[in-house]
Amino acid sequence: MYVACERLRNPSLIGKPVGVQQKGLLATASYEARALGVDKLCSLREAKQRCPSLILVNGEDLTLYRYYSRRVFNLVRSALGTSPVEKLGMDELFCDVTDMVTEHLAELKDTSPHPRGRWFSLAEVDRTTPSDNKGFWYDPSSVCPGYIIPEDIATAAADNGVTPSTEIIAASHLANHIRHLVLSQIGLGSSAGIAYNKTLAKLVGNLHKPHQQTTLTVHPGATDEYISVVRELLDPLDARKLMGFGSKVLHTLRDHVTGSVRPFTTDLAVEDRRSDTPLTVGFLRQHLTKQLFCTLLGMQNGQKLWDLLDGKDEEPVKPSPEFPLTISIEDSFDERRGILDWSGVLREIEILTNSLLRRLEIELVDGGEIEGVRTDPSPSQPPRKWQRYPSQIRLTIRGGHSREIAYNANRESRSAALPVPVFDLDVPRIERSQALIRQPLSALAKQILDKGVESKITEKYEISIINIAVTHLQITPPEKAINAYFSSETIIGESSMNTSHERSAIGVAHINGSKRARPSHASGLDFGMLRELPPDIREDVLREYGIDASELDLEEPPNKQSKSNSVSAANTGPEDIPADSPSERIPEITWNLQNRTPVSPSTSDAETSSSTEEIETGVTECELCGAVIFGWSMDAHKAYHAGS
DNA sequence: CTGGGGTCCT
DNA sequence: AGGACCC
Repeated sequence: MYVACERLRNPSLIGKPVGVQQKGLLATASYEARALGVDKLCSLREAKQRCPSLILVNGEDLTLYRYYSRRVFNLVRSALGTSPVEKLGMDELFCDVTDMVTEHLAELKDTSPHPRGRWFSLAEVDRTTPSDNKGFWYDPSSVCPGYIIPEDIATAAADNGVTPSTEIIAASHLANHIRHLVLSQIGLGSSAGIAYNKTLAKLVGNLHKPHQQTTLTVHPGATDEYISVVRELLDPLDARKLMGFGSKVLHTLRDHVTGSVRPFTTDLAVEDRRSDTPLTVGFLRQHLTKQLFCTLLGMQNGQKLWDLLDGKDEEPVKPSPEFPLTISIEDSFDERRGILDWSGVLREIEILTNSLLRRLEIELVDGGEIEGVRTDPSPSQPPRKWQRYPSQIRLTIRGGHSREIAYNANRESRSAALPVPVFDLDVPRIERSQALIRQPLSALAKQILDKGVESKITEKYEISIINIAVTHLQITPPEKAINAYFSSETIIGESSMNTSHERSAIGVAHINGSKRARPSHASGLDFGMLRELPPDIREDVLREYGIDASELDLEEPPNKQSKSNSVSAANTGPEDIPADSPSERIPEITWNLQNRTPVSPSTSDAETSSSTEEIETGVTECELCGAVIFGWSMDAHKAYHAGS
């Protein structure tokens, strides 16, 4: 999916071996790359070794993928009406289409044959009148689009005793239509699995991968036939293919099998355990018991996992909410980047916090909408309004880079209430980030680090991951009102963020305490700060004060500041303007929905283009604020961020 | 040179 | 707060 998204942004990547890189890992690879021997999730070094022609795209910023993920989610949800749609990660959806299929089949009885085939209505009302944008035609004689399990059902349905479920056949046509919809409307291909429960649907969907769909046609109502078909399908598979059989469960089972079963049997399958062969579903079902599962894996979980071995899965499709429950952002550090002193820790936390706040504005603030995807509003739109208010903030730090550390071990987290002033969009994002560091993030970091997650090396902390999350997203605003930044109150000095005055504290700190503060306008506006505002916010502010932007000299000062004047150097780039950050150009991609050709500022090759640009112009982007800065002034720019 | 995210359960 | 699972 990542590669597909990158290809929409840069069509020259189509047809080539492309890998998406996240730090030293190849997060995913195009099918062309896989054909050349590149595995997903292999190290970058290995990938380049195996496939020197591999084109790498950096995928550490997930903005583009989130954008398409949400578009697909919204499109499918809107096509399926009231049917539950559940997101799993960025690129998978579960859809419970039971109701739609049932209603469709009920209608068929009063429908006479039609030359165009059969009409499947997606409309909530008036399901019998064909209308091309509320349903689709399909050919009922094709049985099922794509692959079918059991394989011989299409040719031998009459005499092999296996009868395809009519519901499943209809669902298969529906899935095919949805896939066409996603392809034609958004430009993303997809695979699908159609079955009677989530586990089996997911499983068969993975059998035929690029752009195919696979249907398990048997109905659990036909018990004997269902059991035999499902067992034939599942038994040879690695149990890890079943949702819920993760690494811990399999390790527990393997320990038990090798420890207690091996001595008592010469079973070949058991010998296989010793040589690291996957535990198969059939082996577990035949040699272990439900009781044992419950003992080893817990009552509830053991029962559920045991049932999965027979393809039994009652888990409902849980509709994913419009807004996620948590939003987090993280960065990882290798041994070179990850040895930090206290101020280094704070610097990294500030970078992450600023990115997080930017994300919150993109994802939680109501602006214009493009196909249901929230975007930053245009300046002429009404004031931006938060759609969700996170109430907690959590800092997680993983220390150490030593090889022995288990996958997720050595992580510690602390959380605190999220101060209300963070929602004040009139305050520059960087100010709100810094306020969050002062309270409560630096205290949380101290709690974690002082406890010793780090291996202290001469006042340095060894850190491999920092994650900052906001949680408990609520629909109702926090109790305390959010006043405008440009309040007529004048409060000077430190103030707690927990009183009703505190939101002023951020603004006051800026007006009175910032090195950047310039002489104020009679209206109380600070033009130094005004220049740093995103254009849309700036427009709002000016309108609020009845000032015509043309009266103001908001042009950037000459880009030649010394370090001692780093403040102005910080203004050389449009630090808070999302559109200048390559990762946030998404809303600018325009679509020709007729022929699905993305129109975007693409060059012949994304990778060479970006690196070439950097070499030729000497321009880099500030990690913290997105400002585009000449290399020679980056030090001054960073000093600006570092300064309080 | 082993991402950057998420959900649910305990 | 941590740990399992998922992508």
